Amino acid sequence: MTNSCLVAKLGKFASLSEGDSAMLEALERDEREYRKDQLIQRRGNPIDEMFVVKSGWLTSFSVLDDGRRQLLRLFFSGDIVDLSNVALTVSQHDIKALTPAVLCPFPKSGLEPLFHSSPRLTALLFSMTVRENATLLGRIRAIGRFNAYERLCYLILELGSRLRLAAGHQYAPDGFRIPLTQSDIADLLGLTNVYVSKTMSRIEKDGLIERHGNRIIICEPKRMQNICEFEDSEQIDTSWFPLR
Amino acid sequence: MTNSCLVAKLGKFASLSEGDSAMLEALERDEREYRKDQLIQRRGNPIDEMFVVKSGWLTSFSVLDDGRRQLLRLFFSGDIVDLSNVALTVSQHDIKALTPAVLCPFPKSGLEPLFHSSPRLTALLFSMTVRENATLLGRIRAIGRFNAYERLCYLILELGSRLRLAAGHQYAPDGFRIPLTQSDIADLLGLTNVYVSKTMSRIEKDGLIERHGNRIIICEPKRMQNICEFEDSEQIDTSWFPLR
DNA sequence: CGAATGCTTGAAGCTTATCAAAGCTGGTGG
DNA sequence: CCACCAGCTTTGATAAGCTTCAAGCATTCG
Repeated sequence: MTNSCLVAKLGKFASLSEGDSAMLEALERDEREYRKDQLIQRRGNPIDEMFVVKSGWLTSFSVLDDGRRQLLRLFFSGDIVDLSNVALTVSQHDIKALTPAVLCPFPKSGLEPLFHSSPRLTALLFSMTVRENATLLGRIRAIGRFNAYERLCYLILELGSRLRLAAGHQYAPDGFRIPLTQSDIADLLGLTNVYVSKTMSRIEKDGLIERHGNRIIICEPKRMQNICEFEDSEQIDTSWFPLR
Repeated sequence: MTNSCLVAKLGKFASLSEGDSAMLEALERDEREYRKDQLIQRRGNPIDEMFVVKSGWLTSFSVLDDGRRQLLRLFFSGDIVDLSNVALTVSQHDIKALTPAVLCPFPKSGLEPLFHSSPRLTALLFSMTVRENATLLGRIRAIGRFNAYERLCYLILELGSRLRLAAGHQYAPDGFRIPLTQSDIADLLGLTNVYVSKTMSRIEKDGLIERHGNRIIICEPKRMQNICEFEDSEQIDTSWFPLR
């Protein structure tokens, strides 16, 4: 049994050899702790390291000159922050901790051995990236064409799905905790905190969810899935992967 | 000199060996022609092949039950359609030709030799994917937090940038042609065709662009870049790439 | 206990959507 | 070569959804 978050996550999608696991574990050799709200990466700074998330929630976001803010993505256990940076020399956006977090920093060159000696693991990493890509397309659809009610349903289902996957496909009867303020949610979905509040109340009144603090229970997953045409696609196609 | 669109595009970002070029060329062995508006892939269908775009414009899009539509991405020369599908067994969205197009189909397994025998080329392909990802994040920011005026400026600059890259970094004094209707543009940006029309007129009246049919000339790139905080990041970081 | 932060609720205003009709343009056939 | 047609664009009027502003309430934390 490993305590590597990457192995835990990637292992859900494809079998990993001893060597593959060892390479992933190497990326998590160091640990660094961050407190809530601590800035992890600043826009415009050179990118010299990336991170594996061991615990906690992070977000990358972009702030416009006049203060408008857009949250771009959420990272948690087993995610690599920010793999998008692998192609860049300078960070495009800010990243901060939404909760206390433990990260494992590694240099960009840490990926080189992986690309060099395990085509199969590389294909897996590639597929994960492409899959995140599909998640972003879903968000574009939601922000571009959904009203506030639909967007919130979508976000709740998406987070529920990701958290269930991280927790090993279990449905949690007591729901899940979302460490986001309503302003954060607004900035994720292109809304305002005020309207998020009003719309969440409506969703709750309609019996789709229950709220207890920032813990959410999804009461009517089917109805919610219909509302925002949400489909859970958790598996990836490994059929074309190199054998090793 | 090759006539491979992939080699032409990828070669702009990193040097390619003979072998690498040959592998890319192999993906373009077959050609298939599509007429304008022809459907190339249908949502829900199994994914058995992907395509290199030789010429023409394509779009992937999602249609909701009530007819609302969101264009997700545009593909043109040298792009792989739809690399996002590599991780999936079933297509998540529809893809169609916006203009007459020539595509080179190849099976998903066509990627296997590439992953197997060229870590360097794989790293490049990975970086391209991650870079597209950054483009999507830019669109999320635009749709989530920009008003219609800003969104349109953003789209025009983004297309200008991509087309200049495809054309070898040349500024075209006579602008560029965008084979999109205003309804298409609206569906890309989360607006309506009517409002796109009104806002485009305003952008033109303000002297930022000139329009001649669907050809656009960017008159004041600097001012437009300020309006939507657009930054052109065309290069990728190859410093960590495996040597071969 | 007080201060800070976040949530809720209400009222007014603005951006964008919707509906409708007229103008334009490019392609086709006579 | 002109006339027509279909699809696209433009323009105007009205309406909806969301934002902004503002005040009160709840919860947490030192």
